[in-house]
Amino acid sequence: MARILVTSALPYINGVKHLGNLVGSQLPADVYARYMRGRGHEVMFICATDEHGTPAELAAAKAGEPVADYCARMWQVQKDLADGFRLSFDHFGRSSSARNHRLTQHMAGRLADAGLIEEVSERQVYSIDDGRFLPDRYIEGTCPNCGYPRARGDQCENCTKQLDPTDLIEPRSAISGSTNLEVRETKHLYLRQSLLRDRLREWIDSKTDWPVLTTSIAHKWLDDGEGLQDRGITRDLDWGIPVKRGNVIWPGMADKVFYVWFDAPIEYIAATAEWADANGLDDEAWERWWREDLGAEDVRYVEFMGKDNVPFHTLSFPATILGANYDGAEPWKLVDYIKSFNYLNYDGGKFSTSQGRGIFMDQALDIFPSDYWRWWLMSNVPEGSDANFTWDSFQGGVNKDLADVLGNFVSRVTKFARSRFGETIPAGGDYGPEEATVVAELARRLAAYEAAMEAIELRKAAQELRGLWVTGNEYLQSAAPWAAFKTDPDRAAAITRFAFNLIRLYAVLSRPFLPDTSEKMLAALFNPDASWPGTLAETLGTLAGGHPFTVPDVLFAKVEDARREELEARFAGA
RNA sequence: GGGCCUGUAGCUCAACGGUCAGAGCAGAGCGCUCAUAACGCUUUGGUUGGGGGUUCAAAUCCCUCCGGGCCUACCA
Repeated sequence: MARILVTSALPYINGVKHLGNLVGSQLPADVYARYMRGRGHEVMFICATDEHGTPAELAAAKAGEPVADYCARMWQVQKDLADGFRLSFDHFGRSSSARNHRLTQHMAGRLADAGLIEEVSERQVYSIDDGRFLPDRYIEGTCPNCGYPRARGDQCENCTKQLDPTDLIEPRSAISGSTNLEVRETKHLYLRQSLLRDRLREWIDSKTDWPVLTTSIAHKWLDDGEGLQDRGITRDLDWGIPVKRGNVIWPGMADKVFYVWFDAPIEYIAATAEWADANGLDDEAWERWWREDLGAEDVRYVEFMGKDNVPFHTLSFPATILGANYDGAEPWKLVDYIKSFNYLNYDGGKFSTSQGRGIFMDQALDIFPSDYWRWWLMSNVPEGSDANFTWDSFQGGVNKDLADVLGNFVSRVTKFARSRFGETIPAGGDYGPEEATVVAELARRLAAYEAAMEAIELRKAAQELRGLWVTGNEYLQSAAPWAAFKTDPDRAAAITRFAFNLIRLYAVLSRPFLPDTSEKMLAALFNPDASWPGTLAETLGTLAGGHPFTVPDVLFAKVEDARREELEARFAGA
C-alpha cells in the first residue's frame, strides 16, 4: 500500500468559483484521490480557501462586512459547493487558520535564519482617501503610450504595453476613483529565491515525467531575462498573517502581513495540521505526511493546479521548502508530481465573473446532478490545450455516454432480469467461452484504464472507462439472453448473472468519476463488496444466484433539445 | 517584442521515427427487440495548415511561411 498526498490549488475566497476553476484543480484532484483510495492506498487529500490579499478585502468591503466575517461566510459557501460536487477532501481548511499563522511565521523565520530573506525599501503608491497602498493593477489612468483612458498600473489592456504606475497620466484609485495619491516609501521582505536558482533547476530537470506545460513554465521563469527574480513576500495590508520571525517581532515590520502567495502554499501543510486537530490527533499524525524525518519518506506528493499557478508551485514554494531546511533540521516534503491544466473556455470565450459569462458552481448544481458535470468536465478536461464548453457538447456527452451507454445498460439488465426471473439474480447455467472472451476484453481495457489513471491522463482514463461500459452492451447483444431464455433458460440465467456482475464492476470502476451513480448502482444490488477487482474472472463471480436486486430509477435523464436551447439562452451572458 | 504550446475526418480528440493515420459524436445502411426510440454490426469521410529538407521510412525530426492559444513576475 502506497501513501499518496494530494493537494488541489486553493480556490480564492472572493466568491463562488466557475467551472473553469473547478476543472483545473479540485475536480481532477478528487478523481485521482478517489481512484487511489479505491486501489486501497492511503490517501491524504487536502484543499482550503485562500483568504488573504487585496481582492478579499475589497470583496468584503463591497459586501459591507468585516473581512473576517466575510471570509468565514464564503468559506462555508465554498465548502457546501465542494460537498455538492462530492469533492472528497480529507480536510478543507482555511489559509487564515491559526495553524497557518504559526507555520507561515515559522517558515519565514527559518528562511531568515538561512540568509534567504532580504529587506528591500521600495516606493509604492498610497491612496490617501482609500487609506491603503494600492497594488499596481488597482491604479488606473491614461496610458502614456496609446492614450487609452482606463489603463492599469501594471499594463495597458488596450496596447498591451507594460507599465509602471508612475507612468500613468492622471492616475487614480481603481477602488474609489480618488486621485488623491502619493508615492510612499515602504520596506518589505524579499525571498531571495535567486540564490536557489541552480538547486531549483537541478530539481526540475530531474522531473522528466512532468507535463510539458509544467516544466516549460518553470524553465521560462528560471531563464527569462536575468533569471529567477527575488520576490516580495510581505504587503501593507490589514488582513493577513502578521509578519513575525518565528514567534518573535520582526523589527520594522509591524502592521505588515505576509503576501498571500507566500502563505497560501504553506496552507497545504497547515491544513493537514488542521485535519489532525479536527480529528483529535496529535502532531505526529500530520507530520508523517510532510516531514521526511518523521515518516513522510515514502509519501508520493501530487499537486493539481491551473497553469497560472505553476510558477508559484515549481519555484517559490519549493524555494520555501528547500530554504527552510538549510541546516538539514527540517526536511519538509517537496512535491513529486505537478499536474497542471490549461483553461476551460465557455462557448469560445473566457469564463468571466465580472461579465457574468459562463457557469458557476452553484448554478451548475441547480441545473443538473453533480455526476453529469463531473463526467463532462473530466472527459473534456483541458490537458493538452485549452478546452471549450458548449451546451451541445455537454448534451452529447451526458446523453450518449451516461444515459445511453452506462445508464441504459443498467436499465436493460435489471428490467430483463426482473421480468424473466424476478427480483433475485438467477442461479443456473455456467459461464462459457463467450464470457471468457468478454473477460479477456475487459482485462485489456481495465489495464488501459488503470494505466491512464496512474499516469493522471484523465481524458484517456474517461475514454477507457466508457470503453468498459461499451463492452457490456456488446456482450448483451451477442449473448442475447432474451433469445436464449426461450430455448435454454439456464443459459439465459448465466448470461444475466454475468451482466449483474458487470454492473457491480462498473460501479466500482466508475466511482472516481461518478460517485453518486456508483452508489446508486451498488444500492440496487444491496451493497455488495465494492473493492477494486483483483482478477476479473474472480471478481465477475462476486454476485451469485439468489442475490437480491432492485431496478433502480433511471440513472441519467437525457438532456432534451428544448432544455439545451433554454440553457444556451439563459447563459448567453450580458 | 520574447518564450512556450498548438494546427490530424463536418465536430472533439488519439497516434510520442516503423504494418492500409485511429476513436467518440454527426451522416448512411443493416440487425436486435432486453432497454431511457436505447443497443449491436457495417460503412462514407483525411495530400495530417502551406512549402522545403533529413531518413530505407515523417503526422512524428529540422528550416520557413500562415493561422489559433497561453505566459511574460505587485490580482490571485
